[in-house]
Amino acid sequence: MNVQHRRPTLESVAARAGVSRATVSRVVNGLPVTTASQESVERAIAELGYVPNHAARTLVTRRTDLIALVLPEPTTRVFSDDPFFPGVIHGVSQELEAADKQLVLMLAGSEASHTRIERSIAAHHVDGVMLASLHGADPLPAALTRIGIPVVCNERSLGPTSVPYVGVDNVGGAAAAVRHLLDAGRTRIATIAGPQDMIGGIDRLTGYRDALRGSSRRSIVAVGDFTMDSGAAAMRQLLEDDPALDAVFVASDLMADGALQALRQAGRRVPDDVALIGFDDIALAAYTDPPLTTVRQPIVEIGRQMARQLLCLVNGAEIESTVVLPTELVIRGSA
Amino acid sequence: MNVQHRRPTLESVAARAGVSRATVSRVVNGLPVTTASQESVERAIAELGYVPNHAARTLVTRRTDLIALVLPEPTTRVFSDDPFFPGVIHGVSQELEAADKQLVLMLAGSEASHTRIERSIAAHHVDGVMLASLHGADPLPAALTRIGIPVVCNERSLGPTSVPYVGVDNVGGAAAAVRHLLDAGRTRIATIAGPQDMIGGIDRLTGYRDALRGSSRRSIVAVGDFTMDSGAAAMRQLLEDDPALDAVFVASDLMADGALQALRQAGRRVPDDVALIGFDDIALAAYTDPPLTTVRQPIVEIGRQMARQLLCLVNGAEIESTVVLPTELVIRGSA
DNA sequence: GGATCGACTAAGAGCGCTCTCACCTGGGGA
DNA sequence: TCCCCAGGTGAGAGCGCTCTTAGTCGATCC
Repeated sequence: MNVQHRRPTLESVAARAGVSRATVSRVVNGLPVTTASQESVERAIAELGYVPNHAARTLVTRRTDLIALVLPEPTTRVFSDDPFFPGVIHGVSQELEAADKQLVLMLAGSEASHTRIERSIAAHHVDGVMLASLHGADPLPAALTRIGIPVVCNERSLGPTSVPYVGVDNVGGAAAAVRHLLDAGRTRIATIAGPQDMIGGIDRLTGYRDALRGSSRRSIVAVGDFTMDSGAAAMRQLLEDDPALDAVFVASDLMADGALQALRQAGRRVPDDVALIGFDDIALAAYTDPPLTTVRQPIVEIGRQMARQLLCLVNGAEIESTVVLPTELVIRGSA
Repeated sequence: MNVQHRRPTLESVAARAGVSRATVSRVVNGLPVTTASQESVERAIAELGYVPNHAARTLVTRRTDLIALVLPEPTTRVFSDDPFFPGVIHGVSQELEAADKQLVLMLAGSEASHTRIERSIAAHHVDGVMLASLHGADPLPAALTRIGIPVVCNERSLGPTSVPYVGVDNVGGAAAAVRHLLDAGRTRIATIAGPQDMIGGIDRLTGYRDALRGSSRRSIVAVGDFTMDSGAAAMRQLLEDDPALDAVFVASDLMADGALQALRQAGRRVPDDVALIGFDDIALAAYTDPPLTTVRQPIVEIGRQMARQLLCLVNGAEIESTVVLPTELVIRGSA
């Protein structure tokens, strides 16, 4: 297919430089050689435009310098509006670039792609795997660990196997948000929770309940799936359940934006009638009307940390298998 | 590093099945063998859990089954809010999955990463490359073509080298939007153009001018960079330049959303005082207040088409080197 | 019944690299 | 002067696969 089918090889560089293959290999890999060899090899490399063949190197070293990021969500959802995944990709990409690794993106929506991913990884195709946003007790981390490949997740696994992970303080963040509402004198504080088969959904609800437990307030809960539409629907449900509510903690900014619209349609003013706090601090949060008070989680940093942890594992280093990043309440106009 | 350092090879499968390596290879690659061989090989493969080594295969076939998607934007912008890139990735990923190829994502912000990408591609690391969202006369497509690797861009190149591309009807879409404003009786129609070193920015401005040329209206132009903030700033500028304007065509939805906010702050009602039309039809467009009338471009389809074209090239097939996808005016509340 | 044909299979030569190990050569100590 | 010790080098053996070239065997044809 390629026009230039035959690229120069180590052999041809060696011939041109008048040294052996091994010496060229040493130069390429930065091992010590005499200055004379060094120079003639470098000249030959430049003249021939030599670039090492990656497959040949991989075959013997068993390193591919490829790192996979697996997003096991239905792809439509991964890439609709939610800037979570782009953010993670961004962070991951920064770290991998620094380590001179390539990023292989695997979107695993269907069963078939699950199988495909397992096969591809078993074929020694990548050196390590990051798994983001697992649902329920996904069998993938266990399967990959069994194959013997380094794995790092975002958030702890819901399954029986424990896998190193990078998480955020969901419970603490949610609790801080609810305390903020309590401190402001709100009395009927509802929540729109995230999906209960994901750590983010579960833990933020836990944080909400924890914070409420100390007070005399009862909990009012609706559940969404992190999308804007589900947030609007959940908000309408809450208004029906308890028309007198005066605050809502929403487990994601996208859902909070949906809730904001539902509140507006219902004629409630934010924050006067109902205070609203989101979670994530996506870019959109600063541009809603009113701007959204929210719990910031360091999305890009999650990606960076995952990559960093994984690179350690790939290099055979030990890591503390749990990293939990802090969350922070960002106060804007909505509460 | 790996726990299971030695995975079964073709050799061991052959030994177990009592046939030669070549026969196993045939079974693995779906070539005809006798039923007896077929069965014993398949049993051996299952028992050993054999998976072909990718590097070894690549070394001889010179195919990696890896396709790169290069996004040569500063990464911060690529992955801030703009759902264009996630959409393209989504489309690309669908097609590649169907063709059993893996996607390598390369974010090329800096000069250094440009070099890194060229090297990696020269090392026969990937079978083909998709380039999205090039700025100005980027040297990358020419460089890759010189290496002899199949390349497909989104939108035509601004440089001297012509590369196969998948574009959209920017001119037609923009013109349709402006005609819609003219038909509604708007008289002072401004535009917020995109960056003038990108096809999307250039062609949408051309479409605006084309549509206006027929009428007696003069053009009123501000330029943004496709971000929300730049849209707001450009809108303020326009209001200063011509306080009497009654319509704006904005070259991206994100900028249009920014413009919407600037108009609100300036006390103009949309669409009563000022009609507004965006471009892209991102998910957000349906949720602004009022919902945004916009020109839809099929973002996911761009990704799919790029992938499909590239796969043809990789397989040595000829393609028509230009695909232009239609755009469509979506009328909502803002105009 | 022997030659011919077709359909499979076995063996072997690489693909381009790394890595081990033996070898060389020059410098310093005895 | 001789020997020993390094650091540096070269030859060769793979890594696991594909693909070409022979070769085998059973079935068909005259």
